[in-house]
Amino acid sequence: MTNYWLMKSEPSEFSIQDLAERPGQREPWDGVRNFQARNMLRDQMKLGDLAFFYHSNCAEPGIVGIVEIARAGYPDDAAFDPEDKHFDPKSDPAKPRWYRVDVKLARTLARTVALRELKQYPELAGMPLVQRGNRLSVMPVTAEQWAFILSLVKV
DNA sequence: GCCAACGTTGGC
DNA sequence: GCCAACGTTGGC
Repeated sequence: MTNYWLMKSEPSEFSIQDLAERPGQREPWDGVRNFQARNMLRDQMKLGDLAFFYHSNCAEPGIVGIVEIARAGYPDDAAFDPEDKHFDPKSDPAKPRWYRVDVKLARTLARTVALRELKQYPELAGMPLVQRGNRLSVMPVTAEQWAFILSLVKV
């Protein structure tokens, strides 16, 4: 069965437009350096799962598209490269500390569903995303939340 | 650019 | 193991 997720990215680093420029291609979702998010990438995300692509730290933070998990979790080797900005000397290739998945674009939403809007719906109050101070960059989305958010863009 | 919230680090 | 200092996230 398909699991649903939400994944944050700063568009100045990696945006839905970047993904759309490479149609059909798998792109690594790397640089996640938070243990809770790591555990989900490594253990729970499955090939074929779907995720909302969320733009953070930008003019209009919100959900901008849907990606499909094109490869399940595997070691994030950016952590092994001292030249890489996501280098982590504590990650050992024999026992990797950080993981990533590959994604491919499923669709770009017709409009951005802004965080400001998402916060207004009681149906979404349980999402970590809308809770104060939450910084999780990868989080699960329930089937109900998923369907509800999609219904907003089809109106 | 500001700053609140949070996670991590490291001295003790 | 405690906790202060520090760095990062991310909305605004």
